[in-house]
Amino acid sequence: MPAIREHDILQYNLDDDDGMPPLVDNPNPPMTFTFFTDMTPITALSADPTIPFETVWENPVPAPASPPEFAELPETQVKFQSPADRASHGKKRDASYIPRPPNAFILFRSSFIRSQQVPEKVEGNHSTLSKIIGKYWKTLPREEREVWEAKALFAQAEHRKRYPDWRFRPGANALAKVKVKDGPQASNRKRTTGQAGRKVKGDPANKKAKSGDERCTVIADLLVEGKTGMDLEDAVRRWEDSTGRGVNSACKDVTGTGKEDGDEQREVAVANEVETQGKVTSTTNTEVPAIIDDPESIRANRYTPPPTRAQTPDGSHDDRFRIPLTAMFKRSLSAPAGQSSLNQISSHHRHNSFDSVFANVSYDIAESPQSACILSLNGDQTEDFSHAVSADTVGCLSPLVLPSVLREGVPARWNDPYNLLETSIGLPPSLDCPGLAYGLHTPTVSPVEDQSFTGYNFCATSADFDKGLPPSYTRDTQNAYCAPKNWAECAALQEQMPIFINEYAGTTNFYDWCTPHYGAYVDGTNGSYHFSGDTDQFGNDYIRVQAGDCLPAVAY
DNA sequence: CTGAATGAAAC
DNA sequence: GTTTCATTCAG
Repeated sequence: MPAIREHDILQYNLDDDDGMPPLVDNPNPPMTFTFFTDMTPITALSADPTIPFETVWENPVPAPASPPEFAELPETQVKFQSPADRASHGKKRDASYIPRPPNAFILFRSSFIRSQQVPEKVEGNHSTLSKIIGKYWKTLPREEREVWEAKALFAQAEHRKRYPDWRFRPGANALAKVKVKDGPQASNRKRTTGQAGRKVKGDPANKKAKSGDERCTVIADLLVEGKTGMDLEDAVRRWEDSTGRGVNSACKDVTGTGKEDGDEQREVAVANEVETQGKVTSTTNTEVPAIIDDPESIRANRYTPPPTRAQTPDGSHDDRFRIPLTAMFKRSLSAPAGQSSLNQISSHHRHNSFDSVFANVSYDIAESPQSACILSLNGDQTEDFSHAVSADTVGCLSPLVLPSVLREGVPARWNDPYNLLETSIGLPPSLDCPGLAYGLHTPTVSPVEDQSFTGYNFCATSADFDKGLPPSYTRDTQNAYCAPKNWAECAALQEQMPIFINEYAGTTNFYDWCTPHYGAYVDGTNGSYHFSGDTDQFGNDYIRVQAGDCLPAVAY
């Protein structure tokens, strides 16, 4: 039975301002996405039972001043820490305490902090950094933000797999809560609450905070412009000089200058202008590493915002984030998945390891043929997604992100949207979670330039990806890049797996999807994930999907 | 322990 | 609608 029909595909509304390239009719050359079966695992689950959760989520980032030799980049990792691990910082937790899975912003923040985009000299206070990161977060292009949401979904899935019985119990887990009972003071503790407690722009009572907010906004805007490290430091310094701000006035409470938000962009512009002027003189400064001014190096190592990237929003709603990816997969994390009530499109049994993470995956296409199966992330067209796919079941899905064309030679960045998963530590061979394969790409080939290329390989680990292509890599080298362990095997068990097609920096928005059964398929024999532009090896028709679509893959 | 951010989930 | 808690660590 078809899992996907062409008419089900929802088209992107390109009227948005997300900077996505215009859709064109199948500009891609045929390509094949291949999974290898003997892969390096993507997730590290500690074999030590005393460690509740230890997962590497992402790849970090080279310090701004790091040389562009990926093989030399430090292997930094963001991971869930056991309570013991963070005994030195933060709250003391019982050894058995199970922390919540991080949300997208928390993951982003962690990565941001780790990447050291903002030098300590610019801002070392984490509260202030949170402000800056929050502002920067709001400027993230939808595609990029979706990646972090996908990571959060992954974290949820992992968390759920590891702690199937865990349940979020506000106030019940923290040891600190015990003290609350003793004194009313703690319970009366003033705090910002939910939406209501957050700062409201224009509120006179927040005037002071607002003025302190200015520097954060400036820094965030500079980050949006791509400035990091020394560049950022210099730009901030110039801004401070040009505006009379004291060093490290930060976003903390400072004596306001009375400037309104409208002045901020101007001030940033001033800072940039000053910087530009300064650069002229700095060319003779031997202190400045040449690499800093090398456009190629900059492109390679730093985030380069899209041309349309906006500065920090002024608070008015931004429709880029109308429909978060997480909404598509929303479900109760803590409650064990119950019996699916939905219309099953298949009677496939689900009894293997897939269940642990993707329990009760089903798609309600029988009753919502027009909207099910393929969900556009475009807000205008996903209003009824809640009944297109069961909200009760989609939360345990793991999106497989299919990257689009990547420019040859462009290395991973700290916030590379493609670089969804990263691990440099070995996975127990017992890892049997095939669905947790976020598609990663090999950055070495360009199908645009090489029409004959058919080897976009998905790799389960980006450890190598982080460092560039392994020396031994060839398209057919299974040991270099491979699919998640047992991916093909599990797929062969006729499981369904959702495919989320992400598009970020590619030159095209279209993928042609071979669907022998109106679903993506996996060749259980060799683990190949077929993805070609014309017709598949069986002569089946293909359907067209596009970035942002989410569809189930039906393995057979 | 608190602050800061955003967001998920529970009240 | 409100509250807690995920991350992080200086203060």
